[in-house]
Amino acid sequence: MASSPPVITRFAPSPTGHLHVGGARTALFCWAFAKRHGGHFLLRIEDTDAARSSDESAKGIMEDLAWLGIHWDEGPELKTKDAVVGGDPRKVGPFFQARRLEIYNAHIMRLVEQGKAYPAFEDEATLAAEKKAAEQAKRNYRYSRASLEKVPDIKDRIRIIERGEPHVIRFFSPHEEVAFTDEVLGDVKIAPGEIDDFIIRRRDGFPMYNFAVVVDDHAMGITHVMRAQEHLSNTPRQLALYRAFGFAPPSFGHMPLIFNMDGTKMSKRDKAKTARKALKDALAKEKKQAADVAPAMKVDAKELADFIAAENDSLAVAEAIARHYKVALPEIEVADFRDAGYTPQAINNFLALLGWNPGMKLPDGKDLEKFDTAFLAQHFSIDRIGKTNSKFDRAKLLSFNADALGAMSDEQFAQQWFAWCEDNEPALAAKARQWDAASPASGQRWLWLAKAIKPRAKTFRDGVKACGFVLLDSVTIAPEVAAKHLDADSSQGRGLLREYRQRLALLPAFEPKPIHDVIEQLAKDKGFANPGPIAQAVRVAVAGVPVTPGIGETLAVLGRDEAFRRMDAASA
RNA sequence: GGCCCCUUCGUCUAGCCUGGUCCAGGACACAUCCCUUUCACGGAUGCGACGCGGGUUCGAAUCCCGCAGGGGUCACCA
Repeated sequence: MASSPPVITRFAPSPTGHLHVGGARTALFCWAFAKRHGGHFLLRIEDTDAARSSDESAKGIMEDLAWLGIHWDEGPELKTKDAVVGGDPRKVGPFFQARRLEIYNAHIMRLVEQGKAYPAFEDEATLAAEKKAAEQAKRNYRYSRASLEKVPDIKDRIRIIERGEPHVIRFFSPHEEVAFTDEVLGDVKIAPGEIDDFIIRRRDGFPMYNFAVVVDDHAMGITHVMRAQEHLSNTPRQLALYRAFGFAPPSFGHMPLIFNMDGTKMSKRDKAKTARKALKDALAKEKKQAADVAPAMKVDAKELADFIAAENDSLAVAEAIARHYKVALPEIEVADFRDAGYTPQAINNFLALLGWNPGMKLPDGKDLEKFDTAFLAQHFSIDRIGKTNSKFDRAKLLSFNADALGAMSDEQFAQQWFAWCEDNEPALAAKARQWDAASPASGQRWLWLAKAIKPRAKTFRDGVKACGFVLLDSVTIAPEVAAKHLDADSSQGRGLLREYRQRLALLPAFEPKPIHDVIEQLAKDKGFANPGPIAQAVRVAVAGVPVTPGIGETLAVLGRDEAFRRMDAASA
């Protein structure tokens, strides 16, 4: 181990949006591999497409990674609550590609001087026409090298570049066979001539992906490149570049892709699709036009009409529709899952299992599939990455999340749930504050509530749904519900409710256990087999619905005054 | 279409390299039952897969070949 070179892995997202779950998995594996080998995990921002990149996205991605606990040893710095992530201990930065232009240009000139790259002058329209012609003739398109022949002399080429005549730089592909052993897929071979003279620097002076990656991976000493399989076909091009530079290439590993359950690509557009369908259905049902509902949604009518016509996939519009019609948009990005009340632990665990498996058994013979990032840092291995694409099964993630919540202590859950509520359910957080201004997340009543909710919640948001009775200003009881649980003629319903309330009034401490004991005792005194009839009447009285956590917790959380107020109102 | 990659329950997968212990194991989902004051939690049971066809072998999910199917990629995006 000591003799082998240090492992440096990297995650190199392009900052064009939030961190996608697929990206998160890539980052997690790169991180785990580096940790497993005592190396460094580096973060590089690939923002060479100025039109699509944004600093906000870069920041968002960094925050998402940090939230997941995937901390980079090298890369842009990000201040989190408890630490600063990133840094440049080996002085290989900057880590934003847009700030590395001089480096790329120097490398470009090096290739040009050696005749391994050359300027080309065709405009995009010309190229597009050539491509179209090739397609129609059922030929594979290859760049003609017309510009290469036009300026055969290297010195002339350099002169042209230095003069700043409009041009792109193309790589002079040697048309050799490229073969490599992919750490995941095994041997991959590409025939000579498959790689044509691809563009390595654009007209605007920015490098193209394949070129910048090679220059940076080499400059930053990356030893292992792990990325999604969609990059597999880029690898031969990059290898050709390594060869042209005389750089030793890193080893490559390409991971299988993640799809939706229906086999489609997981993309942000899924949100627009879902929203569009919901809107169309609603409009059809209400017999309305887009223009009728646009004002209520605070959306421009024209934009909304376009959205319906699928002429745009505006996220803002999709979110407005979701708010208006209370439909849930599918979670695609890490931030979506965070907001929906998932924990980083569950996400990491689930994502790791999508394509990787520790291959270990529990003592009872079952597969080991619950683990944390510390486990990954210790046991992750590239050779246990699968080769097959997988589908993102939300139901299983949900189950993992439920387990992650369940594995927390009541106090932990109370604390984290409160923190989540502060960002996502202010009304409930406010309630906790009202109960205990000094320590809302660990106040007695919040703790009671949290304990009651924990087994009933698969996500933090679920938990909020399960305690609707807490936020109620006044209880409304649907007639059918009242008929079933309160008006029951069999000397039950309201009569039992009143009796129970009377006994409760005698209680010195209004807490879950004694409240529970009283209902048990009353049931016994009544000769009931179980407290069901009483409990249901109480539930309906205080919550309006026959479903709540245990009666003891429910009433205790409400507090004596509020509980009695509601019971009295219902039994009148 | 060219090139490249992949193929075990509905889904994630173990097993495959080092053929027999696999009439294929686990998890999620689903179903039934138990527990139970409702809803959950929990427990038990069940349902359910080696893509197809050849070959090698005493024996193949495991090795070889072919086919079929799926995916990725073919940008002055990354």
